[in-house]
Amino acid sequence: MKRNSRLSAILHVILHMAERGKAMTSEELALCMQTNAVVVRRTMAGLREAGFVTSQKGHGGGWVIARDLRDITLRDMYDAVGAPEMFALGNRTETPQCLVEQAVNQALDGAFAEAEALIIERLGSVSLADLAADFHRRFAAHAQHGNSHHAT
Amino acid sequence: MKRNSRLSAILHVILHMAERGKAMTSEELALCMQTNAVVVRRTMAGLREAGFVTSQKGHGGGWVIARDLRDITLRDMYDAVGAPEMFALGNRTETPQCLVEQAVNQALDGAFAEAEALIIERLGSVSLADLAADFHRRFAAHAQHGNSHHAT
DNA sequence: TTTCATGTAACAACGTATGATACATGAAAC
DNA sequence: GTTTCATGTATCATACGTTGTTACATGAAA
Repeated sequence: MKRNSRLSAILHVILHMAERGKAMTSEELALCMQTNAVVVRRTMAGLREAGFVTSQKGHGGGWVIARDLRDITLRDMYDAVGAPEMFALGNRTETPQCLVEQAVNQALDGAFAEAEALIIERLGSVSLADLAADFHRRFAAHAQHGNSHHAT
Repeated sequence: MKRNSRLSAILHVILHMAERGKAMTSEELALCMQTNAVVVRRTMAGLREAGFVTSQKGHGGGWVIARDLRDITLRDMYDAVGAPEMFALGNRTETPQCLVEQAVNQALDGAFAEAEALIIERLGSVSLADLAADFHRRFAAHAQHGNSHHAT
């Protein structure tokens, strides 16, 4: 099944923006992500509406982070990209007449709901600042081994 | 995203088979599931290979459950349908060069892996007999309210 | 007024799940 | 033995969501 990678993509993008520290254009971000500028704008739209980033048209324009990274959690990002359906597995029929299927759905829904709550909770407990710190650790370790590129 | 409903479907089917108590043809099962007999055979193939059901060609043939329902868990069924990918969310790149993306992937993978383990554990703790019992409770409650059909 | 950048609609490409058709194989009934 | 019923399986059709691309409008700075 084709998996939705917007959350992954947007986290990647916003951390790059944080490293850069000044406005970045959709074109630049698209280059980071090996994708298209329009795709970047489309995905970033949610973050802009939620107030996590701002965008500016014209010369010197582009995208800027509007909040402290410590105040943005992965859950915020998940919500900002539209809180897409988390599971690839689903019920055959959502509101079945069949009592057999009702029993099946309840059993599966229970398991999935619990797991979703767990994920949401975990995403809520990690801030972008935490992720950035993790990256800096990796970068330091990487540099020690003689390799210094961290682009894309 | 289009969700994979094979686990849901196969549970529905096998509980109907348990209720019936004798061989059921793919055609009959397809009717229960409002789908096609070929789809039923395709999905049941995994269960047959795993030894949970047997199939017989010719007159009086069809599908029969080969084990005690108490000895089959929902996890067995999940594995038997090929243990399909559970999550609709995924990483943009699975083994990225970019250190930023490595940090992102690890954060997301951790959350998802934990949730997947939780689901697997829950599926393993529920047997088909449990599901059947749940259905019987529903059926009894339903019958009390004057409605007696439970088909499909 | 030109250039740069976002905003957005519309369409194409691709992958996966599911449905449908066709035909081969095997087992029971007659 | 031939007919009928049923599975086994390959192949194609359909539907749908994600992602990529093109085109054009809008707004801001040079």
